[in-house]
Amino acid sequence: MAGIVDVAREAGVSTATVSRALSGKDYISPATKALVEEVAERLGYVPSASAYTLVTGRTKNIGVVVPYVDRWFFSSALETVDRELVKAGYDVTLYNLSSGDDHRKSIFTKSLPRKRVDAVMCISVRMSEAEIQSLAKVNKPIVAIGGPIAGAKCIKIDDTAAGKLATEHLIAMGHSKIAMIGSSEIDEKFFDVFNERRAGYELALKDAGITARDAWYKSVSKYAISEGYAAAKQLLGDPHNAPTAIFASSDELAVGAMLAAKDMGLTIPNDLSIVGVDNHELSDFFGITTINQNVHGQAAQLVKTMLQLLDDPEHEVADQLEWPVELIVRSSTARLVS
Amino acid sequence: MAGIVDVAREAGVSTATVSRALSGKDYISPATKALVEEVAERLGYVPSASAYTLVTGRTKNIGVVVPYVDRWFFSSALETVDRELVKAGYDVTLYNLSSGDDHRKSIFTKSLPRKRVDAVMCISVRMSEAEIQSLAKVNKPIVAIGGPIAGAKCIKIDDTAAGKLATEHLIAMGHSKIAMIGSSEIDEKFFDVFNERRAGYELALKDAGITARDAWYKSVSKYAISEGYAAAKQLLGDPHNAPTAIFASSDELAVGAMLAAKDMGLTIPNDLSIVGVDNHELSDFFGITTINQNVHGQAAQLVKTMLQLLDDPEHEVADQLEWPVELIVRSSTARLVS
DNA sequence: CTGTTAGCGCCTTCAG
DNA sequence: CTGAAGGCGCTAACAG
Repeated sequence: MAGIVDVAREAGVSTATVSRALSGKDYISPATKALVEEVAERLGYVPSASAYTLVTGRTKNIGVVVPYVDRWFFSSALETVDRELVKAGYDVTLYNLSSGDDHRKSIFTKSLPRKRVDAVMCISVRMSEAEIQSLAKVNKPIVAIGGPIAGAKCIKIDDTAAGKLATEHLIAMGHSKIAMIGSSEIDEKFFDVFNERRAGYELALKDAGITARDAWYKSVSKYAISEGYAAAKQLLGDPHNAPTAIFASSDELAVGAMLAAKDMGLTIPNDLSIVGVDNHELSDFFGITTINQNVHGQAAQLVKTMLQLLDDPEHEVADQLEWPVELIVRSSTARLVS
Repeated sequence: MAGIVDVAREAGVSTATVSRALSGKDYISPATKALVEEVAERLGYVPSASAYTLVTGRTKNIGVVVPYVDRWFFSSALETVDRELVKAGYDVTLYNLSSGDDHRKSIFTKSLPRKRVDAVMCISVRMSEAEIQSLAKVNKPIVAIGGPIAGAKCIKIDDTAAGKLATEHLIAMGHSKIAMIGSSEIDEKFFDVFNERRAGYELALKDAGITARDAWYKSVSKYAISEGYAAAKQLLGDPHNAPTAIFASSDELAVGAMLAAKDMGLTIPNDLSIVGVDNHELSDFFGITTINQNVHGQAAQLVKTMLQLLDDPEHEVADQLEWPVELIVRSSTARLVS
């Protein structure tokens, strides 16, 4: 591999000139610039990232931390984050926490502080105090989606408001027997949005003067169609407490609930209304009314914020930006006919 | 951030000793080793990746190229690849090709050759001659899943065999009117496995003396439930050519087909048998008979191969490893009753 | 506008 | 077993 000295020699100039010609900054005569570029091209010269980093302190690389990559929320966010970062000239190195706790630790204490990244993005990662400390010591900008982290700029939706909005929609449609399916998964990896959504659900019921019943609440172990299916069957089969509407805390659960209802001979939305959260592509296909949280929008905003911080570390950015949610009404909800 | 000199000074030794103590190699007295380790720990010393790379030439980082990250196959593979690589002490930097062609070009000509990675893994990425050339110039090991790349070690399933096996299963169950849904998506980003699967399908029909009909073949634009649904409706509604069985070239398509059949009043598997490919988690839930391609197994093997190559570049590895597929029979296929 | 000169932080011979 | 010295490839002053 040709180095900068090879280019310099071949072009008959100094390495400093080569550096200037190729970086674009600093004054340089158009002629030599063109010459250097031609030679560099011909020799297939590519600057060494490590040498560049060593001297400038900048890596042009962003560390992105995710709890998993093969789950909808995270892969969706990652897709956008990566795309936007690449456009801005950054590489992204991925730190996936699903490898286990010991590796998790080394990610925070070794990998991230290794001066391999200019900033760190956390996609809905719940971190311990110690981990936040480790990160802070790196002294690099930190931005996050999904939950507040001390010392980081964060973007998140108001999950309480989301749960409330979904439930209010159901109430406005005349429903009063409204169940909720949520995941109380004990997962230390990521922020559990569930409790907030449930709080919103209960708030809406309370505002409407409806007394929540324990039997209306089903907890599942993960956000999967199969789980929503099983939970809905339980809910709908209950002879005393069967609901006329279900609020599922994710669209995947909602799809499962819809399938369960159909298998039980119920028609949607006549016999049962369902609303989910996410605006997952599946909810469009299945016609599920949902709360759109626009992951791609959040992710794009996250990158934007990070770029601002990188550009000007003193830039004023709110510690927490609340991303708006909206209700998307489709064919899974309808007025209750009694 | 403490550097190696800080540790050396604090421990009262030379930087060379610190380096030796921490790297573990070379002779060093247990006492000084312990001392250095204690000091390093106390000072929160973390070696700079770029300095390390600059002098050793090694990065402890692997470049992983994917066409998309938010699609099942790729996110599944990425999850395993990352997990295994982290276990082996490597970071992963992600090169997502979905950012557009100009960025794609710079990934191959700039990012990858920048000496930021020790090796490159391509997850089902179709590359042009020029791109392969760029990569080859990096002179680093290249391993791939999904399709042959000159100069790279590759793992792939035999897609023709997969299509044949699926179809043969249907034939063995007594079916002769067998349709196929596949994606002929023109996507330059990744290897199109579809044509091979179709070839296998046709081969099986031919072997059984069945003449394929054009009307049995439906092409869709992408691997999505919605597409499988639409295609199956067309197939099943055809008054002259309605099949009794469908081979879908992915499980997502198969799920769509199943849903379409149900909506049309058909019961699975009595009125229609369906087989997919992937062993996607959905196929388990929906009880779809499928061809398991074991993405996680392929990905793990890929990492293993790469590690061998990194360990010993002369290591003998076949240019192409054929990953076995197996038929998983579930409840979406049954003997044809006539 | 361009060349010279120092390092960036670390590993690695080579001496001791 | 340990220290001194050189250099990995590049950029950023500082001179010219």
